[in-house]
Amino acid sequence: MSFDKVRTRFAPSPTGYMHVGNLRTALYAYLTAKAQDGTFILRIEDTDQERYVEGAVDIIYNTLRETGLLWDEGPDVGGPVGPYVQSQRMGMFKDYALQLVEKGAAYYCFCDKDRLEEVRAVQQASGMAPKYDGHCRHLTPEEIREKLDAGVPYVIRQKVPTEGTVTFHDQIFGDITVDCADLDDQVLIKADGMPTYNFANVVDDHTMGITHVIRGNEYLSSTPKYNLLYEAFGWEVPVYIHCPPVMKDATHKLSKRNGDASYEDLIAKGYLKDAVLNYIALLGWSPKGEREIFTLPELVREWDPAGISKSPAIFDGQKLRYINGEYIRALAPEQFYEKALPWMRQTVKSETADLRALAGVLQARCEVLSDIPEQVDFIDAVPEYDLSLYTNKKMKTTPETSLAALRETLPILEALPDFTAGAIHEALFARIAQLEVKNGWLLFPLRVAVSGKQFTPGGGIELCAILGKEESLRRVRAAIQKLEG
RNA sequence: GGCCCGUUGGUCAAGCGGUUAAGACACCGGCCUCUCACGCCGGUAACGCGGGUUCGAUUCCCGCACGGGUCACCA
Repeated sequence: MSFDKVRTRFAPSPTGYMHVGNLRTALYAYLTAKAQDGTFILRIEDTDQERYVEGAVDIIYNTLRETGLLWDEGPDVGGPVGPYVQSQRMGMFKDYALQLVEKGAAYYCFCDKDRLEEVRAVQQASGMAPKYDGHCRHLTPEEIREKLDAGVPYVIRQKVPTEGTVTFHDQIFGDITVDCADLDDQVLIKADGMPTYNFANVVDDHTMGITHVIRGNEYLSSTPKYNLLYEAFGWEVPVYIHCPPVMKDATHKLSKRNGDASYEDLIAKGYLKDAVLNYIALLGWSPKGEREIFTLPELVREWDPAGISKSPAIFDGQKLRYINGEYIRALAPEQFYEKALPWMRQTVKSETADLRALAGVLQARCEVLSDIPEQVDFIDAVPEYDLSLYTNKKMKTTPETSLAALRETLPILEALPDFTAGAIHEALFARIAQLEVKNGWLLFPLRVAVSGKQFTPGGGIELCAILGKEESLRRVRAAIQKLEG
């Protein structure tokens, strides 16, 4: 099968949640394909039954779908080079391994685990790097035949040249050369006949026509062995793009063990999917210009793998918050209202409060939706507060002036037939002009009176409109009483 | 320990031999304003260390230090 378009794949193991680092790898693979009008492929690498986690495949599907990283070929949608689930591809690997044996690039190994452990122990004791000692490299065809016929368990190992070097090119790290002597004769086919990950990966990538391999740089050190395999088969080596890891701090990779690094957690915490995607795109990659806010299609247009950095990037929750805030503010009011509603409802049970208006004052004041509940916790009832809240130096208010101000305000509010923010504003500001006082002299006490707080989303006027006439008047009267002591 | 990779402000990062070393987040100050926030304006803050190469190194080379990765019949 040959293709002329760029083909990339995301090949996760269904072993649990999708953390931000995984998602980023998927994003980069997607972008690398789409930037060149190529094909993005999803392959599930589920050959490790030990670590298999129920439901993990669905998490992968859902996350990719939600974020818009739609795959062109994959387990569910099929494609020309299926199957796309590794466990369903098991038949072919041994034949490929046998081809390598014929070419002299691999060999049967009959060593048992005891012997291997022994060899390793000796090597480590003498300070050497643990490595297969090549015991079975030079078995004669007769010896091999004999053991095979006798049913001795065996594996197939890669025959790495004993001398010379291997050089491969990575788009980010450049040329990397290692001594063959440092490479182990890794197992290709296990005793149970199944391929090891390293072998399956190479064969799968080739048979699926993958042109660009995007993966974490923990694979950098096994890439020379992959290269040798490609060369032995006579296959074209793909373009390698190894991405540095996403870190939790300077010395630890991101793990969703403790913290909120998984995509699902972030969404549950009130982050917007587009914001998360935008942020992780920037984590370890920088666009050409100075713009930072991009939609997925815009990222596709901007994408250049050359912008991927070589060094690890620490996940910065503050920056994510900022970007999320940008996305929240860019939402149409109605969209924001819909997203904010469940969060407002966590603390607001009131049926009379104007939640659309509340959302209106909230939109510029929350960076993450989870900021909302505690910001609106005074809507249902005024919390206990101290009279000292009425003292504000800048507003030139004290409990005494506040009492006077509220006495001014109450009748005006009572007389208003139309209790909208605009009408309240007009009436109150007219009075402020007559009184020749600072806006805050009249308005600050009103806010405290209806909210029991000094800092609120929106001003006193807006809060009154949100609470409604009846509730506002009740609160103002209660405040007057409280101030009268 | 061997091998591989990395190292610019607190964080993300631009830079690719000559720059006043961008920009963003965070932080600080100011403006706006009935508070807070948004917005706008301004500010503090960085090339890990030591040798070379060069007229000139953040940029190239070599050491060192620190950090990471990898050394499985796991993926």
